[in-house]
Amino acid sequence: MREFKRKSRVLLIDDNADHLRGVKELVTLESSYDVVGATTSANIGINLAKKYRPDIILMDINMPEKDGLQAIQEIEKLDMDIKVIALSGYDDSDLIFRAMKLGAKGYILKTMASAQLIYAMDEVASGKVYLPTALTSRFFEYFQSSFKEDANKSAEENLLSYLTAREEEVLDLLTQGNNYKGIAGKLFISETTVKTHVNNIFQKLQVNDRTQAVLYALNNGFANRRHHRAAV
Amino acid sequence: MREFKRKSRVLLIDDNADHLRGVKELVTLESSYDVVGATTSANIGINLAKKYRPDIILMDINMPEKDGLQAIQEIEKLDMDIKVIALSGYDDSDLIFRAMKLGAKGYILKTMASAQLIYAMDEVASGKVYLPTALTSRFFEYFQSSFKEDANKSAEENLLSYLTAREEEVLDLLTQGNNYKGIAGKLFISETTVKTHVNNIFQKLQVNDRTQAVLYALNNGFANRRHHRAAV
DNA sequence: TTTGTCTTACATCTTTAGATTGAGATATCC
DNA sequence: GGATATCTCAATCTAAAGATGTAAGACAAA
Repeated sequence: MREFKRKSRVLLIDDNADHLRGVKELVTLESSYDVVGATTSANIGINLAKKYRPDIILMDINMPEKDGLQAIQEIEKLDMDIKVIALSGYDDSDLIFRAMKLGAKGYILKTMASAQLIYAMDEVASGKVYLPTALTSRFFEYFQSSFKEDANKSAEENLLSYLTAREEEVLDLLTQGNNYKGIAGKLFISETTVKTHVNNIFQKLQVNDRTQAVLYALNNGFANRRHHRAAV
Repeated sequence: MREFKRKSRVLLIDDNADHLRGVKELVTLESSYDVVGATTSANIGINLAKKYRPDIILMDINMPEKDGLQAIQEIEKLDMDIKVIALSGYDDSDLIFRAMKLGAKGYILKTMASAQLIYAMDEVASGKVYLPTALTSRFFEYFQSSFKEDANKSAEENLLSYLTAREEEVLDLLTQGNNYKGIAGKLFISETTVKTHVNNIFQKLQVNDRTQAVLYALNNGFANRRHHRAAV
């Protein structure tokens, strides 16, 4: 089965020449991967990526010359469907979070067994995202803590909870940049009625104008309270 | 080893009585878990949680009466260190994302093997976050796509890049809810000058009023561009 | 039935916001 | 030196937003 599959083209970027050599040997031994480039420079790596269009990049993100995270971002911007796997010596949750946020498809510790690196590459090559279990936990630790403030605000202190259903609808339209006329048209009510609702919203949210109301809504999880939306 | 460990107390919430019974039997068979409660009502479940302080809650999030996600949020608000594992029939990435965002420590599909449920409980009981590999991929799919717009927008299409330094300062103050007078006072310039800047901002961002300008700024990574901030 | 909340609506008035035009002072680039 | 861009300020005008008070109909709960 695997023989019929096209080999995945891999580019290696690691400022540590020794480690770079080691990984290169390791990957070269795998029949399903071709190493199309290996460099100790992030900048050169980005250029090689443009030139050779690899399927996967193994990127050390702890480099002095150029921040590896920045390199990931630049590669993602190319929009060439290159899957970046971050290599790092640290299991720092902030680093993991930022790498994944920038679009990395995997994050592997240098101390991990080489078999795990290959496994990660297999997973990523097949279109999945791969994080070792331990790092997934780390990631969520950070991810959830960054939302905790929002979620933990009790109903009493979240002024949004005082809004009526209709007021929420109006506020929702406000957070989409509508003026009175636009809201009136969308809700099929008169403009003066909208003014009434908006004024009530101001009172309840303790703000002075629509911009502040919108900001309050966005900063206090209004999107979650209502239907869907990206909300990140 | 496992004998010496205190049993984990588990609360089950699932509006489907049959499934609830099945899970209860399954968990009861495990020597390391005690089922301290089982109910088909989310509201009753929340009260049971307050009363019995379980270590883990298995929560069905597809319930008609009360939204399971909302229930998770309420339990998290209790701040009682209860680990919630979401049970769902769907591997919808939006659902997974929202559940994890609200603080769920795991997400299991009802169709998954019972062994996997127990494994997830073991992991979560030991303080980890557990997501089956397939769902982790789903999660990151959603997670990364929600950041893609921000990161991938090239400078040319991001209208924010056309703003001058001063205009960015003004916009920054706009995104804090200031009116003309407030901005003028903070920048030590006249109100009319602020009006000029604001009007130029409107032109460049192609919007009609300050609320739309603020929304454009927030939706296009303006915070990142300036001083960082949580940004999640 | 009464009480209360919500939704709708209008009038009136004051204050901001926004559009437009013009212009002087600096700094930079070529 | 001249073109260009930025930052500053002003006057003027129109449109929109916001504050305040009043009130009627619907509906649910007490």
